[in-house]
Amino acid sequence: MTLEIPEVVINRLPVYARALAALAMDGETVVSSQTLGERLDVTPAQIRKDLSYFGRFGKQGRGYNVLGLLAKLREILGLDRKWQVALVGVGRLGQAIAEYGGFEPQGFQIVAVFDSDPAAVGTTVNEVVVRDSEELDTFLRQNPVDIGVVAVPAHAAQQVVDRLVNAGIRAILNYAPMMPHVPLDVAVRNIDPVLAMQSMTFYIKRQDLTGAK
Amino acid sequence: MTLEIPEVVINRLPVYARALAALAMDGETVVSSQTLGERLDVTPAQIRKDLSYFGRFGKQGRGYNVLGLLAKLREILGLDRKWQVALVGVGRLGQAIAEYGGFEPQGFQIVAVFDSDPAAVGTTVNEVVVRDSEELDTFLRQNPVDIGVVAVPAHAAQQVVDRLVNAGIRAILNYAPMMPHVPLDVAVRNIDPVLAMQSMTFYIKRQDLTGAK
DNA sequence: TCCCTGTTGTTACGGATTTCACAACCGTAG
DNA sequence: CTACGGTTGTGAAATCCGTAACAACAGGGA
Ligand SMILES: NC(=O)c1ccc[n+]([C@@H]2O[C@H](COP(=O)([O-])OP(=O)(O)OC[C@H]3O[C@@H](n4cnc5c(N)ncnc54)[C@H](O)[C@@H]3O)[C@@H](O)[C@H]2O)c1
Ligand SMILES: NC(=O)c1ccc[n+]([C@@H]2O[C@H](COP(=O)([O-])OP(=O)(O)OC[C@H]3O[C@@H](n4cnc5c(N)ncnc54)[C@H](O)[C@@H]3O)[C@@H](O)[C@H]2O)c1
Repeated sequence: MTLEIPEVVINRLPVYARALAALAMDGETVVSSQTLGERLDVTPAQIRKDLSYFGRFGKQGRGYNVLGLLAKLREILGLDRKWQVALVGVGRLGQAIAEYGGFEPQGFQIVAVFDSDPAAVGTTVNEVVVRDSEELDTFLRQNPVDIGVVAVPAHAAQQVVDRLVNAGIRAILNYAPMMPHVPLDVAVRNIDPVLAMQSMTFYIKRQDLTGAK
Repeated sequence: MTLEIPEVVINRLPVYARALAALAMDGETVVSSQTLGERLDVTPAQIRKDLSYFGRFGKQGRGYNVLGLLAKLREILGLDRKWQVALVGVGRLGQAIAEYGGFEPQGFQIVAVFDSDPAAVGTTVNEVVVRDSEELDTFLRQNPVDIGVVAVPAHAAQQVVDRLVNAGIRAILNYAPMMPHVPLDVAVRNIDPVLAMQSMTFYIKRQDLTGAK
């Protein structure tokens, strides 16, 4: 019944939601797919098509109610509630993540932090006690956590991912430079600035050859 | 002549390259698309098709020479040379980026760092002096920089991007939570953990409804 | 009331990407 | 020197996704 929704579409929804939130801040009450598209470099048709997977949210001749559509998108994405996050690895990056103020306002709460280094265990990052990663399984089985964030060295990442998955977590944000293996029903997103750069070089190398100005 | 190559293909090449480097480290000398695909969760056909855009690198019956293919990919992507990187914004995130040891070994050298805060200007991060972002244009016109990394607050990001672009930079790695506007000939990659999480919630919310064990 | 402007929701089309399937080929063993 | 298991490179088929186009409609003004 629920037509299968392409993952690319799902990935664009949060982008729309963020833009709508910004428009709302600016005091805009309605927006057309045209206007929204210009802001995001997306064609209006794309936006309308994406939204049509979920229902009819606009009004002909006027566009979309900013707050109304935002609420709908948040509902669709499940952003109308809080999500519990566990962070594994409190090295340099892990600390930066724990202290980043961008998650909380969006409903992502880091409720647990783990590390294997005895020197780190027991310390506090952003008001959360660092637990021994041996306790990961026990803790996660007793406390509801929705998303796991992996910030350990690459060689330890698969093991950490496996533990998270075994503990029942079905969404993982991975910062380690490797592609984790997970079951089909577990969502993974990789954050990898090096890969991002390495794909851009192809294009700037190319332009040099093509002989720009 | 050079058949247009899909961007998705380009984005996968660095992943292949990294896996090949890992295989080389393990002492493997040849690898089949099958084996490589298992490691990366990519179908063998996909790998072969991707590579076929650039030439014929394998041997029937054996597979690919690990070092040979790695060298080819690095050449294709332009990773066989060093790239100069400029970082704008040395707040918490900017410092973490400057100190991250993962760029240098891949040939990405942060050669300049900028910030608008007078308190930050003149200080040193990872042995590089922080310059006033007013000097951005002057500096970039005199020193060759290939890639710009944006780590400033969202409200300042478009302005920074514009400056980088005007200074001739054609590749931008953006950490600010917004979608920068750039000319067609400028490559952009956005790093945004919040968006990543916000798309995963759709799937884990869904599973809850479907009623998993 | 009727017409005009603006914008949606949707269907149909076409292009892009992935998958399939197999002929061609390599190296080895007999 | 032939046969065989293994694997590539690649067209053709299948699937996925984005774009175009337009009927339907909302609101406002004459
Ligand atoms: N994607 C990015 O933007 C980005 C940026 C920086 C670093 N990284 C990657 O993130 C990871 C961490 O980087 P870092 O600079 O913080 O490294 P780090 O060495 O400073 O920190 C790693 C932490 O993980 C802990 N750890 C190791 N094995 C563990 C295990 N099995 N269980 C729990 N904790 C464990 C260590 O004790 C340490 O505290 C690395 O893989 C690095 O490549 C990614
Ligand atoms: N993608 C991620 O993983 C991630 C993580 C953390 C933060 N962020 C984002 O990165 C950005 C920086 O985060 P932060 O925590 O470092 O913030 P911050 O406030 O600590 O640092 C921002 C820095 O940018 C400087 N700056 C401001 N305007 C500038 C301008 N016009 N030119 C040059 N420099 C300017 C400020 O002086 C400051 O030093 C924010 O947009 C934040 O949302 C992204």
